[in-house]
Amino acid sequence: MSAPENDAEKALLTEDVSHNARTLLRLREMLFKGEFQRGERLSELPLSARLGVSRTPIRLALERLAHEGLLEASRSGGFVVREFTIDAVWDAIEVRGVLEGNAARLAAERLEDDRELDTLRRYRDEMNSMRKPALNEDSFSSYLDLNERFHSEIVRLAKSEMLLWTLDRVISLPFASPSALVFARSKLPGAAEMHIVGEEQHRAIVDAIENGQGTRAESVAREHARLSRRNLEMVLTDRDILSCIPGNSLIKT
Amino acid sequence: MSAPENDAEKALLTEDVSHNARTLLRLREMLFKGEFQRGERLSELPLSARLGVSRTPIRLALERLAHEGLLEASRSGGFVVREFTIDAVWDAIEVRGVLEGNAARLAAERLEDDRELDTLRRYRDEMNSMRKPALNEDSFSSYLDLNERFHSEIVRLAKSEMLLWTLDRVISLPFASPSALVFARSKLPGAAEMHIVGEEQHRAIVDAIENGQGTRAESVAREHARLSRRNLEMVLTDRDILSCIPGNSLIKT
DNA sequence: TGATAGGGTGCTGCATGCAATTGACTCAAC
DNA sequence: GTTGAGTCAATTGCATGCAGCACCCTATCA
Repeated sequence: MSAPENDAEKALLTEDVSHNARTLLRLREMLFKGEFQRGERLSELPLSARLGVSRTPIRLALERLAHEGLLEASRSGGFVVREFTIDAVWDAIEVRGVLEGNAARLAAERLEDDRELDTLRRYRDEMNSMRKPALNEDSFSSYLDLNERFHSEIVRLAKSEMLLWTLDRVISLPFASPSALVFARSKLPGAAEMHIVGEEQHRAIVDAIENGQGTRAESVAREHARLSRRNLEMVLTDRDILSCIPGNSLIKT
Repeated sequence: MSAPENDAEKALLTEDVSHNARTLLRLREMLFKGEFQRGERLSELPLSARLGVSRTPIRLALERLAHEGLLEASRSGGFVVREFTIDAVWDAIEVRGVLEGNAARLAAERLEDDRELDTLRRYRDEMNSMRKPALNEDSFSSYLDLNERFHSEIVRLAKSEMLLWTLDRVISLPFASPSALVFARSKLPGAAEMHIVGEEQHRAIVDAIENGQGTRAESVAREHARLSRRNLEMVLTDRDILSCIPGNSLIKT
C-alpha cells in the first residue's frame, strides 16, 4: 500500500502534524532501519530525549508498535524490539499470498464493469514497458512504487473493506510487503528471469480477473507471492543482499 | 481463541492487574454489549468518571481499540464508535474462512506425528457426543467453548505464528469469531440440520488433516466458514435473533 | 429572517510529577 | 568462590495540570 506510505512521509516532513503521529512514524522508521538491536529494550526516557518529545507520545507509539507486532511487551513493563525467525518471515509472506489470492478471486467475482480494470491495466503496462531498458536506481524506485500500487489496486477491486484492513495489518510487517523482496532480488544472479516470471504473473492475474476466472486469479496470485518466498530463499545465501530487505535487522538469521 | 478470553475475564475479576489492561477489557466489553451507540463519540472525561480511572489508561485503551477496528479516529481528535455494514460482517467472515482454510491446509501439510491430532480429535468427539441430548443453556455454553477451542487448535497445528497472529486480529471483531453465529443459529428453525452439517464438516476437516489432504482440508474449512455466512443470512430475517450476535449493536441494518 | 461574527465551553494533546516496582550491584557470610 | 540479602537507581504506571483548538450557541446586523 503505497499511498499511506507517501502520506506518512509527507506528514513526517510537514511539521503541522501531532507529536503522536510523528513519533510513531519516526520510531517505526528507526526500527525498520535497524537503529535498535533485536531484543533491545526501548526505554521511554532515552527515546524522549532523543526525539525531543515527552514520554506521553513515546508511550502511545510504543504501545501501538507492540500491537502492530514490531515490539513485544516485556514481562515487567516496557517493550523490547521483537525478533523474527526466518520461518516467521516465510509464513508472513504465505499469509500475504493467501490474502492477496483471495483479493484476486474477489476482484474477478465482483467485477461489474470492465472499465474498473483501467487503472490496473495501466500499472501493468507501465511496469512492463520499464523492462526494456535496464533499470537504474531511479526507475527502479518507481518500479517498486508501481508494483505496490498494482498489488493494492487488486485489493481495492476486491471491494472488501475487511480484506483491505487485514492485509494492511499483515504488510505493516516490512518484510511481508509485496515489494520487500523485489529490491533484494535485483541484486541476485538470475534476477532478470525472476523479473520476467513476475511480470507474466501480473499479466495472468489481470487476464484472469477480466475474464471472471476467480479460481485462476487466486491461484496465480498465490503463486506470485511464492516468488517472494523463492527470492527469500536465494537471498538467504548472501548476507549483503539480505541487508537489502526492509526491516532485515529484525530478522534472526 | 478462548484461552485468552478466559484469562481476560479472570484478570477482570482479580484486581491485581494494571488499570491499563482492565480499562481496555472493560471498554471492549461495553462496546460488545452495546452500551454505546454506533457513531457515538467516546469522550475521555465521562469515561474516566464512569470507570473510576484517570484519563491516561482511557486514552491508551481508546487508541488500541481504534487500531483493533472497533473505534475510528474522529477528524478533530477523539474517537467514535465504528459502525459495520452487513457487507463488512459478511466479508469479515469470508476473511476468517480464507485464513482458517489456510490453517487447515498447513495443519495437514506440516503434520509430523499423528498424536499431534489427539487434542483436536478429543474436541471433535466431545462436541459430537453433546449432540445427542438436546443442549440446554449450560451445555450450550460449553459447546461454544469447545467450538472455539477446536478452531484455535487447527490454527495451532498450522505451526505458523504469523497466521495465528493475523487470525487473532480478525476475530477480535466479535461478529467474525467462529462461534459468533452459532448461538444465534440455535434460535433458528432448521438449527438442528445446520448443526449436523457443521459437525460433519468438523469431522471432514480432521479426516483431511490426518490423511495429509491439504487441499481438501482447506476447501472444507472455507465451506465451514460459509456456514456462518449462511447463518448470518437467515439471522437477518429476525431482529430478535440478530441481537444474539456478539457486537450486534455495531452492525448497521 | 438569515447569516456571520464573537465568545464561551468542553474537549483533546502533551508535559510532568509522584509513587511503586523491578532489576542490578555490592557487600558480607558461609 | 559462591550464594544470599539488602540497598539503590532506574523505569514504568498513572494522575493531573495547562494550553490550545474545535465546535456550538447566541446575538447582532443586513
